[in-house]
Order: sequence, then C-alpha cells, then structure tokens
Amino acid sequence: MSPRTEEQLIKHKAEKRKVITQAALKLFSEEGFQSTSISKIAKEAGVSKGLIYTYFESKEELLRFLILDTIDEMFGIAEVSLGINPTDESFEKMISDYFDWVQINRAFLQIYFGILMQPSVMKLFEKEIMAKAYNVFERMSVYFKNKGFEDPLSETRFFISILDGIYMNYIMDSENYPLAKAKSRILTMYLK
Amino acid sequence: MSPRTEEQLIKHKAEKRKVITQAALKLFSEEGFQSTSISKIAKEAGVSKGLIYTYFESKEELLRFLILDTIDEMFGIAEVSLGINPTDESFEKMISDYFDWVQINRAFLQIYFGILMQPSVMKLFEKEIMAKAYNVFERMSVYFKNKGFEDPLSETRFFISILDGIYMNYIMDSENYPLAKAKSRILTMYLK
Amino acid sequence: MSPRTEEQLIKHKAEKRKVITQAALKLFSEEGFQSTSISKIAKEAGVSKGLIYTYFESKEELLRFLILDTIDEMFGIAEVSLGINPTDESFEKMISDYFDWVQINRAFLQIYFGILMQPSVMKLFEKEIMAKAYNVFERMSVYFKNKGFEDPLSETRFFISILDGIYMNYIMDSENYPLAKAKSRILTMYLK
Amino acid sequence: MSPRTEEQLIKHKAEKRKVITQAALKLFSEEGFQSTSISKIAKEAGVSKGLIYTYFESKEELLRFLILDTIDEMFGIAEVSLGINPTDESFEKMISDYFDWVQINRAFLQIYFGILMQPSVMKLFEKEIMAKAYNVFERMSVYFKNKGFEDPLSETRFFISILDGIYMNYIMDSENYPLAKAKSRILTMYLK
DNA sequence: GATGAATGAGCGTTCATTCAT
DNA sequence: GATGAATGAACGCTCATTCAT
Repeated sequence: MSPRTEEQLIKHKAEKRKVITQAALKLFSEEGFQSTSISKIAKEAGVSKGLIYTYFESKEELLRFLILDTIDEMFGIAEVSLGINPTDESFEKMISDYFDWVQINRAFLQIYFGILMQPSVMKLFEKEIMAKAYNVFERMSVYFKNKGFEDPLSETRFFISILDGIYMNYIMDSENYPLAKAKSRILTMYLK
Repeated sequence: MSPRTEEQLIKHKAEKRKVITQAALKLFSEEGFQSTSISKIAKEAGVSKGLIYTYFESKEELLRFLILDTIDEMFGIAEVSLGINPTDESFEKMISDYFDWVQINRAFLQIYFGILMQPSVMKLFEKEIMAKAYNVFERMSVYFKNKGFEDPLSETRFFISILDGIYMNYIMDSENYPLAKAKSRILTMYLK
Repeated sequence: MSPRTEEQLIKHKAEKRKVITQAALKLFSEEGFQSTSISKIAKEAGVSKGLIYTYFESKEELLRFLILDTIDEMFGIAEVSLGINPTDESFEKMISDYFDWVQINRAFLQIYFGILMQPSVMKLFEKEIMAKAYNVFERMSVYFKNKGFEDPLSETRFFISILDGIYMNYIMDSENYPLAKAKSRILTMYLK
Repeated sequence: MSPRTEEQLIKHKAEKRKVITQAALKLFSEEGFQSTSISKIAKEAGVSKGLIYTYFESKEELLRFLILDTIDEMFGIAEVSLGINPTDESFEKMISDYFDWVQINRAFLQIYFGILMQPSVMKLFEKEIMAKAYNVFERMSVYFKNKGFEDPLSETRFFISILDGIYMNYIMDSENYPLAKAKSRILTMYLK
C-alpha cells in the first residue's frame, strides 16, 4: 500500500468535511445553531465526536465553513447572471436562478437568516458577508442605473429587500406561500 | 404592620415584570434567546437569579410574554390604521406607522425575526403568531381587492414580504440602510 | 379589645402549630421530607411561607416537632397498657392498642420508618428516640421475665422487631396485607 | 493508534459503573437518596460530575441500577435455597443465608427500606419489586403449606415481616441488636 | 485517522430562609 | 401576627473540548 498522494488527502478531507457539514446543516436548520450539540452532529454524520475536531477547530468554525462556503454560491448567482453589462435578459435570468436556488437551499437560508439576526453570531461573518453583499450591491446598481433609476443603490437595496422578504416568508410558511406569484410579480415590477 | 394591599402587589408585579422584560429584550436581541442565560438577565436587570422565577415560570415563558405582548401591538397597527373600509389614506397611514414603530422597536424585531427562523423556538408561538398573521392578511386583502388586484391575498403576502425584507435589512445594517427611501418607494408602488 | 391572656396565646400557638404540622405530615408521607418544600406545606396549610418560620425555627425543627410529639404518644401506649406489673391481659391490651394506633397513624409511621433509615436525618432525633425506645425495652422486659424467658431483653427486641416488621409491610401494601391475621398470630405466639 | 476494542470498552464500562455505584451506595445509605447530590457521588467516586452521565442517564437511573441489581441477588436467596420442594433443611439454609447476606449488605438494606417508605421514590421500582416479592411469597407458601399451616400465604407474610423487622432494627442499632439470638429464635419458632 | 471516556464550566431551576411592609 | 418578594447557594444535567488509546 503506497501512501495516498497529497491530492487524495485533500479530496478525502473535503469529502469528510462535506459529510459533517451536511449533517450540521440539517440539524442547525431544525434546532438552531446553539441548540445543536456536537454530539448530535456526530451521530447524524455517523462519525465520532472527536473526529469533528480533526476537521474543524471548533463548533463556530464549523458554522463559519458551512455559511461561507454556501454564501459564495449564493452571491455568485448575481455575479454570473449579470456579468459586466447587465441586460433585462440577464436580470430576469438572475431572478429565476435565485428562485430556483432558494427552493433547493431552504435549510441553509433558514440558518442564514437566523444568523443575520444575532449580532453576537453575526460577528463571526460580518466582514465576509458585508464585503460580498456590497460587492453585489455595486453590480446590481449598474443595472438599475442603466434602467434610469435616480438612486440606483437605494433601488438595489430595495430590490434585495424584496427578495429577502419573499424568501423569509417562504421559509416560514412554505406550504402556503405563493412563491410563483411573488416571482412573476417582481418580474412585472421591473420588466413591465 | 400589615402586608401590602393586593393593589400594591399587582402594581409592583407589573413593574418588576417590566424591568426583567426590558433586560431580557436587550440581551436577547444582542445575543439571541438561547445564548442569553438567566444569570445575565438577572445581572442586567439588577435582581437575583431566583427572583426571575417569581415573575416568570421559565425562560421560555419569559420569552413568550416578551413576544406575545409586543406582537399584539405590532399586528394592531394594521387593524387600527386600516379599519373596516381601508382607503389609500389609511393604507398610507399604516405604512407610516409601521416605519415609525420599527425604528423604535428594533430590538424586538431582531428577536422576532430570529424566532421565525428557528422551528424549535417558533413552536412556542406558532399558533398565536399564525392566527394573528392570517388575520392581518385578510384585513389587508380587502384593501388590495378594492384596488382591483386579481389575487388580493397573494398581493398581501407580497406586500408584507416587502415590509419584512426592508425591516430585516434595516436591522442588519441600520446605519447605511436607506430606510426613508424604501418607505417612499413602497408608497409610490401602491399609491402611484 | 383587651389583649389576649397568656393562656390564650399559648393555645393559639399550639393550634397554629397543629395546622402546619398536619399539612406537613400529609406531604412528608406522600413525597418524603426532603422532597417537600416549605412552599408546598404553606399552601397545604393555607398560610404564608413566612408564617411557618414564626412557629418553627427551620424545616428540620418542624420535622422534629412532628416526630417527637407523636412518638411520645406511640411509646406511651406501652407505658400505659403495661403499667408496673404487666399481665397477660395488659400485654394483650397493649398489642391491641398498637394495632389500632397503627391503622390511624399510617402517614406518621411512613415518615418515621423512613427517617429511621437515614442516619443523617436520624441524628436529629437519635438521642430522644433511643432514650424512649430503651425505656420501653426495659418495661417490656419485665413482662417477658415474668413469663420465664431466659433472655428477656433479647425477647423484647425480637417482639418489637415483629411489630415493626408487620407495620412496615402493612404500610407498604395496606390493601393486601393480612393485618388481622398477623395480629392474632402474634397473640397466639405469646399467649398460647 | 487504534481505539480500544469493543471488549475493552465493555469491561471498562462495567468497572466504572461499579466504582460509581459503590460510591453512591455508601452515600445513599448515609444521607438518603434525595440528600445525596451527584457532586458528592462524583467526589466520593473520584470522577467528574459529568462522567456519571456517561454511565447513567440520570440520578434516578443510577438508583434503579443500584437497587434492581442487588434486589435480584436478595430475592434469589429464597429461590436458590428453597428450590421446588422446600424442606426444613432448605428453609433453615435460607434463613442462614439471609442473615449472612444482611450483615454484608447493611448499606443496601438501609437504602432499600428507606425507599419502600417513600411512595414517590418507590414508584421507580414498584412494579419490579412487587413482582419479585409476590414471586417469593408463592415459593415460601409451598413450604408453609407442607408444614400444615391453614393459611400459608398469611404465614409467609408474617414470616417475612419478622425478617424485615429484625433487619430494620439491626440496621438502626447494629452494635446492640442481638442478631444471633434473633436468628436462633426464629429458627426455634418454625423448626421446634 | 479515529474513538469515546473524561473534564469542568455553565445552564435552567428550586428552595430554605430573611425581612420590609 | 402575617405576607410574599427577595436572595443565593445548591441542584441535576449538558456540552464544547481534550486526549489516551
């Protein structure tokens, strides 16, 4: 048996992290971060408690990894869809992608919105999240500027507020929330 | 000396509850419900740990009291402003009242939104909150129906989503969030 | 209104003590001494927590009063029935009186036997109980000596063990325990 | 290094349970179940408070383990000694075995009798203890029936009451109680 | 790498006791 | 005398984290 190559090791580590992260994601969304113990995560992931500390320095670091990893994906949607010269088509594409993404990532968003509301936990991410968020603000502002809005940044924040509000209400009451209608409504708002 | 009269006791009890509730409100909003210990609340309120249990049966009951008490106020705004025959004026009044209320009750809203995102905590209030929320939905639907919307309930939920999204973003980034602009924007949306 | 005479005060105090003691007796027998709080006793007795401390120095003193008061009665049965020259008639009378007494005082005996088994609680009474018990031993020994037993003290302790054993088993399983048979059995043992 | 084998873990677990159980046995017998804190047990056993919860789910479960484990042994004496066809020899053997067992297991019996007197604690064991006790009743009844007693079950309960009474008095006053005499006295009673 | 026994600080809660009224 | 608000120590229990194996 030859020792694994460095590449294999990295891959192995990434896989293990994924297993643990997925278990944590599920539990955090059901019970909240504070109420979920490392023991429960270990059991859900099918590993020992101690092993979690081989892959993450602490419970907080596990949360950080979980959040930051997925946030890249989330904020990336705007980046990819809008590109440098955002058009109505790319704007519509972005909205569509977001609505799809949200439905797949309900558990994550539940944790994410919960964290946003807790300053003491938010401190763990504040810098990264705010940097990414303001980056997206700028990108979208270009679109709203092109569309002729007087205060494109405020419109951006207004637009994002609408999205956040929709997603939050959808998460809370997924069965009854008229998500499809909300989507077409927002499209109408901006694309006539 | 004779003991205090019943009236004195009731007044005293209400005052003490207020002191404890205020301390809890502050800490819950900063740290979250689960991360705030009864010890911290007692210290913040300037009373002993044990005393809290003279006024509240448990930490959860304290949260319930805190939330349900203020939620009545919050949902009451729509009821009072809209009345039975909602007009554009009363609708505008309601929005204005909400924006005022939110700025005064940031700490509460922070806790409130946090709770909405945690199923395990939400269980404590689900029934009451949902009942009140659906009540407000109906009331607002009347307005949107009068305004000619084809699907007034969906519009209500869309409108409330916008408000929630605005407040959530405001709470997260109060210093930079363009709250006044968001307010005039939403007014324009519905009142021309 | 003239102030009460000293006699009235003493009577009043005795009555209040009785009320509290009766409440405590009931609760101690159901839940045990340690698991019964002063609050519960106060509620059961229909008085305030504070008042209990007007009549008893501490929870332990309340227990002491409860036990020692009734123990006098219990040990007194032997004294009264046997007299100085115990006969078969007085011995039979004593047994009969004890069996009657036990059925009325089940709650007390439950507490009493429980206490006997806890050295740390027993310390509160050890001196008094042991003094009274050894006093009864001597008195009964006279009877067994008269009956011709070689070792009257051992027989006394054996006889008392039988009574204790019967009462303990009766208390544990009152519905099914054949108390009447046990009584006639012990009478047969000693009176042929 | 690889983790311990399952066999090692089981052995280790049994040993640790024993250490904790022994400490609890000592303290429960001295102070009673309710007055003995988990902290004291941990200190006595030389382990941390938290560790006790690795081996027992709760303080009550620790008591249950302690009691039920030893009760099997205690009730087993009758079963083993008497067999299916009890004779005078096996009856004498049983009494002898019980007297030996009692002297070794004073601490246990102290807890056991204490529990029998507290309905709220007794609830934890009622089913198991009563089942075993009635089982022993039946077995002994065979012996008393063979001996010609008219009501063998009542005689059984009377006989067991005597044993219980002796042991209880012995436990309370071990130094002075004439245990050997009590033993020969009860043997004389039944075996002439 | 992987395990789970072990720790100890801290949690929510209870309660005997005190004391201002 | 009588009340019950107030205290603070202690309780049973949990849990993030460490470490011998």
